[in-house]
Amino acid sequence: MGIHERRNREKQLLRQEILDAAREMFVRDGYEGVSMRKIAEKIEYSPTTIYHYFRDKTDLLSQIIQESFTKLNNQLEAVFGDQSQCPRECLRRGMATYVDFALTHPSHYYLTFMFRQVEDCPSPLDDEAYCLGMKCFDYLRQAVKRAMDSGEIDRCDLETASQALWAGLHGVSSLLISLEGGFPFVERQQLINHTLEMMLRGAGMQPKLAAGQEASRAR
Amino acid sequence: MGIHERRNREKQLLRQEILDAAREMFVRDGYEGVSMRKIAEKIEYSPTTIYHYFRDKTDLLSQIIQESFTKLNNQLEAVFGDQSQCPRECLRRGMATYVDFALTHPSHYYLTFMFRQVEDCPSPLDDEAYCLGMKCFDYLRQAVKRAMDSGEIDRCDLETASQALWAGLHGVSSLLISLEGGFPFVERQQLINHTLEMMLRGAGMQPKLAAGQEASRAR
DNA sequence: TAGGTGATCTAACACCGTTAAGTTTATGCC
DNA sequence: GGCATAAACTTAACGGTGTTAGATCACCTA
Repeated sequence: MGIHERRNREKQLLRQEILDAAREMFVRDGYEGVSMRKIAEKIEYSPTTIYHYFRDKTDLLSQIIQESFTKLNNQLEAVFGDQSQCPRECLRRGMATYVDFALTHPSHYYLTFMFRQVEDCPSPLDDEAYCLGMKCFDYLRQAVKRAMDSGEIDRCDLETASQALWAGLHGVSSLLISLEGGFPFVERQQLINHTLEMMLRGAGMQPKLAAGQEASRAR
Repeated sequence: MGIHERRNREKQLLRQEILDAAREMFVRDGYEGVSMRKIAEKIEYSPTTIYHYFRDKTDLLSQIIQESFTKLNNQLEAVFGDQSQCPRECLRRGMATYVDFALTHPSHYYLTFMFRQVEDCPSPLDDEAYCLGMKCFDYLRQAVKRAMDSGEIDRCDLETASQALWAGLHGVSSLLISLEGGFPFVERQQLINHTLEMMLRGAGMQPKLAAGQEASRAR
């Protein structure tokens, strides 16, 4: 009875082929710049076939977003998971990794984080993608918590502090992605480094100073 | 010879009517959600007529972006221009005004700052819009400069510092706009305040402390 | 080999941005 | 007033879009 299995395998293979084509095209031409017909042409099937594997175009996008989250997740896990560094350095590296991911995969980042969901609620994020996104954020939250616990960062509301840091990361990433070439930015890495350093200092972290040295600072 | 003038006036009126309809619809339904045919239906003209007043759909968008920049410009001018406050407070208020503008007109902000220009370079910003945008940024830059000059902020590269602050402002604004409802953010104003305060502190500004008190801090 | 089943395709629907060509409308001139 | 002219506006079309109902084809089961 291996026939069904082979059929399933083949079906899965075509599904993957569609996904691969769609990913490449979305990344190159943007969501609106890609049509179902063009995807179909690329994989040499009729457009209708795609609809037997994916609900609609947004479903296709949703799967790709999910892949992006998975990739980001893996990178963050590797960096935030390595706690051989002090909490500040760990946090800094994780933040840098986030921005680097965004700028290395600008189209993926755009589709995942900068694509507006208008109207009622046709969010392209299904439950699974949402969970993956939360997992990514949790890496950041845990790193902030460790830094707080070690006294390397001002103790305040963990959630607010983490979200504020994320906002900064997203800001520098998305600005560079959406306005690249349209605004005279300073050298990219300099802007990123400055932004990260500014935020870390603002959160209460002084680089290369003993923790106690600044203990008496205002809130 | 008042006939030509009346004609021009009437033509200008229709142009404005198109612009008003387009603005309202873009803001409500997003750029891709609005068609030239729907705009035409709303103003009770044929779709072709619009093309006698605007080059194409992106031209329509470009005009609306320009309007947004003008509005933002006016608000920033009012706040950054009022130098009765200390430079730190002035900067803080200006930054808060930026975020407030973004969240009060989220669709305008989206169209202006978060709309990706894919492919070669079909940027919807013409020269005029670009100048207005630069003028907005210059308000921030000047405020940062005053804070540096007064010693209320660490002296470092002005351009980098200003762009890093902008990145943060854009980050918290765009995150709240694009993921509103899709992520469990803490209370909005708290997140904004925390982000601004974090950045200002990170830039070297200590609230309610004399300037000299922190002069020996590491860069 | 006949029948059934699932995968795939054809053709269509109702949209889209845009434009060439035609029509209407208002003007200026005799 | 009558008419040429120019501007304003519309019709109709082109080639594209996402999506779907129904026909067709290939293969497996009996």
